[in-house]
Amino acid sequence: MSRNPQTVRSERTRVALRRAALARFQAQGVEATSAEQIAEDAGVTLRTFYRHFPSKHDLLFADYDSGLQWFRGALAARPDDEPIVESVRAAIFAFPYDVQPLTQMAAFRAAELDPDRIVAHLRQVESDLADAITEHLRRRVGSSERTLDIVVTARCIAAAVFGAMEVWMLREKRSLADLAELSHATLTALETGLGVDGLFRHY
Amino acid sequence: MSRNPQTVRSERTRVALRRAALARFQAQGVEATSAEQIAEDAGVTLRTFYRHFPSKHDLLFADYDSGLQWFRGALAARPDDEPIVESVRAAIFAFPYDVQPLTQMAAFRAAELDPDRIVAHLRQVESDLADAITEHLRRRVGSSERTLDIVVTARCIAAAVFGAMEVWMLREKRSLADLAELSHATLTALETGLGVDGLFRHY
DNA sequence: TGCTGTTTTGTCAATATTGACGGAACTGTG
DNA sequence: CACAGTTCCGTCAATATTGACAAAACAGCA
Repeated sequence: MSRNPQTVRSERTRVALRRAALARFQAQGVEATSAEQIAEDAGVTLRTFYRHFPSKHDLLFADYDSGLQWFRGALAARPDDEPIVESVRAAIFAFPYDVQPLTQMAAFRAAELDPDRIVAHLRQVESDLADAITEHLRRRVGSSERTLDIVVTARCIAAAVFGAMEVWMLREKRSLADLAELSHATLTALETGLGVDGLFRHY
Repeated sequence: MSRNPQTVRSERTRVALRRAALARFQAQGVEATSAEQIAEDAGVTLRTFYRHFPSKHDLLFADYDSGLQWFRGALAARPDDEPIVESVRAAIFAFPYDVQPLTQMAAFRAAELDPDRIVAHLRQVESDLADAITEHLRRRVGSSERTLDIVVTARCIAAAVFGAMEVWMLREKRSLADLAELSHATLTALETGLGVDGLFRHY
């Protein structure tokens, strides 16, 4: 009885599927590629395809998830006594935007994708980010449960980061440096305190 | 040329579909009901069904959307010089939980539904809420665009409300009054100022 | 009423997804 | 190697969704 058996084979087909899919996507576009083609290219059945990925489009977003993994690690590496906002900021600035396939795959095929799908996925990533922060805080304070203040704090931080992303997405010229800058600004607004001389002063 | 023609017929089938669906769902459960059955009961084709609702499950969540409509109206009715957090709080407390089919339909069939589906929808509602608040603020300040501080402010408020909901959902005993109380608390935390003597003091 | 442009449906045919069941491959052991 | 337990995969058969195209219903107008 081993806790993680046969993950070898499974992982192999997962990789095969991903590779096959990206090749097709690149060559003939996402919508023009059928799930069946991907499965065949990878040498498995259609059903097996769906055993590894919840949907055809999830293959596109798989890269985002690896980014999230990276983020969790980055957070964990920060000192425990550092203010949480500072930890998040540091992680965001250290993010390997150019290495992570995140930017590439997602961006260059984005135009072809249904905007709703993209937005929905961004929501999911934001949610996962909030979750990662929540867990990080929970671990740091040694609490066994997700308390109200931890949850809300984490969500606000995620909201700040993705609020920056929303504004960034609406711009014509978008550089990754700008995105980091915007995040920096919104996180600072949080630190400064929304109610005192921060954002809420205006509303 | 009228801006909203023939919406009469369309609305009629939409209602028929909704009615048929809810009846089936109630009687035999959501998963055991096929989209085709609903369409037939409503006297239309399967294709027409999907012209009115993006998916079978959206029929369950349609009620949530009407709740959002209500919220928008409630926000608009608040005085323009009232602090935004206060406006939101007031709207939340005034929400007709018992009247809106929100609570009923969603809650009692929730157990049968895929949790992921529910979570995804809650994310969507949170996003829509943030959007509603953003638009409200934008109108109030007369800005033509969604500025960084408006967007982030709105998102944080939504985050506070849904953070409260997350914690509420994890409890065994859940009363609507408790939910309102939790929201009240998290909104106050925002007002107090995260960075000064609010949540961030602890992290 | 008859004409015309628009909106809503029906029809047909691909795909996309998912549940159920049985066989194959893999791991740890004796 | 044979055996037992587990995990992964193939097969089959429903559904769920979506795109393309044409007919039907409806609104405004001569």
